[in-house]
Amino acid sequence: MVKNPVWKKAQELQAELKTEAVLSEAAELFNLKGYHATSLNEVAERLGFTKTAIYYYVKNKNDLLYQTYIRSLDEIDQATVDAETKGKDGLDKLCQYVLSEAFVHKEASALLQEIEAISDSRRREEIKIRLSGANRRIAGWIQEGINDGSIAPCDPDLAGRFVMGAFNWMPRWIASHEKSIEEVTEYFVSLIRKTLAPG
Amino acid sequence: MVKNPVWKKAQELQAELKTEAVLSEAAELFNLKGYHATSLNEVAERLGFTKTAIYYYVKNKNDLLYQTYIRSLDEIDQATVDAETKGKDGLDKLCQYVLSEAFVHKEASALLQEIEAISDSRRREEIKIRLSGANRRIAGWIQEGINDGSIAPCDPDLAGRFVMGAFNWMPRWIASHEKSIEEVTEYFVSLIRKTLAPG
DNA sequence: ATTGTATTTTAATCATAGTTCAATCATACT
DNA sequence: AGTATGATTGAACTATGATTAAAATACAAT
Repeated sequence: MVKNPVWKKAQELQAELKTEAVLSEAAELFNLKGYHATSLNEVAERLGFTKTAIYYYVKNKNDLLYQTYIRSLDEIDQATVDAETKGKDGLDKLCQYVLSEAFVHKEASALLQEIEAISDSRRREEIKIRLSGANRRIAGWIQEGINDGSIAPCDPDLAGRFVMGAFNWMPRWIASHEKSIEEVTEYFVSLIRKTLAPG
Repeated sequence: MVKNPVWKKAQELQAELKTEAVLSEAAELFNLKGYHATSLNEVAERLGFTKTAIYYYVKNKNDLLYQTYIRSLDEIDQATVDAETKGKDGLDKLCQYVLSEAFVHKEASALLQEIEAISDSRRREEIKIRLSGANRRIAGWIQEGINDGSIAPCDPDLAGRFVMGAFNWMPRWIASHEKSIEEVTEYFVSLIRKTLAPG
């Protein structure tokens, strides 16, 4: 029994870090090969232990998927707050957001590509709602940019999907590309600016 | 035994059409849910028969994936030829290509997203090579556009990936969107023109 | 009507990977 | 040293879905 509260905290922290590692590793593999194509064996192997150990940190594989999505959405929310505070105008907020997101991707957060694979319908809906909220916020910044003159008049929703699509597709090819995520992200942001530039 | 050559042809045509239907249905499901998430049962059900019947038209599930990819690449090649003949300058060729591709997507061709799922390494390499050829051609048109003045100076490879990424991501959200593929495609092409516009 | 080939189905088999559970190992605490 | 709890493993179990083989059906040709 662990009674010393200091030690207890250290242990819990350790456990949290490991849970975090499991989620991160799983997210990376889910992004790369998809949920169904990645086996718990692979995830465990990367972490240096065996698949049954994963069950100590997470209920089951599907729960693992859900947790990675929750983690991503939390990070997206964080990126949103960052963008909202740092960004000067609509365009700036969008670019800030993309940069945060890219950093987040690098840290292996899930791409929310396979929401239908979540077996629990309530959880599935929860994710869908949060994700559509993110899309709405992006469109909102674009609308804001149109109003403040930093972005040319356009369809905010479609323009947002265009721009984010380019980004979301990145993990599919970046691994086998010579350029780094940072370089590509930076370049993509410059293309976004041009795509949305006014007048 | 079928001896009348007219009938024989009709039968073969029928068989080809069914094979085509199997590939098309499979491609659509692979695009929507991914290779591993789609079962042969689902594919068969949509076609109105049972999963074992599929084995009459294709060797196995993995071969089915390969065939859909081959079919897509053939369509991409076709779109390339179209673009090359119809396009006046670099930018125009790229836009023509995208429009053809979009039409192709509508007809449910595979998105070449899960090349690693092809178990035969020779076939996997074959697909990879053809796909990278497609990417090179896209970059080539952009370079051509830079040279002929229809496109602003930029990194042809990255600009191409940006633009195509936006497109490739479409099938992930278009189904639950109010706008039609045609509308969105048209709008996206206008965004491409702006993204690459010179001076 | 009968035959032969094309097509499809039913039932059985096989393979993979997720899940469970009891046993083991590590280690902080007394 | 001994013990309780946390962490991990190995082996067994299970479920799903791909694959195979034999049987059944459809239908053109004679």
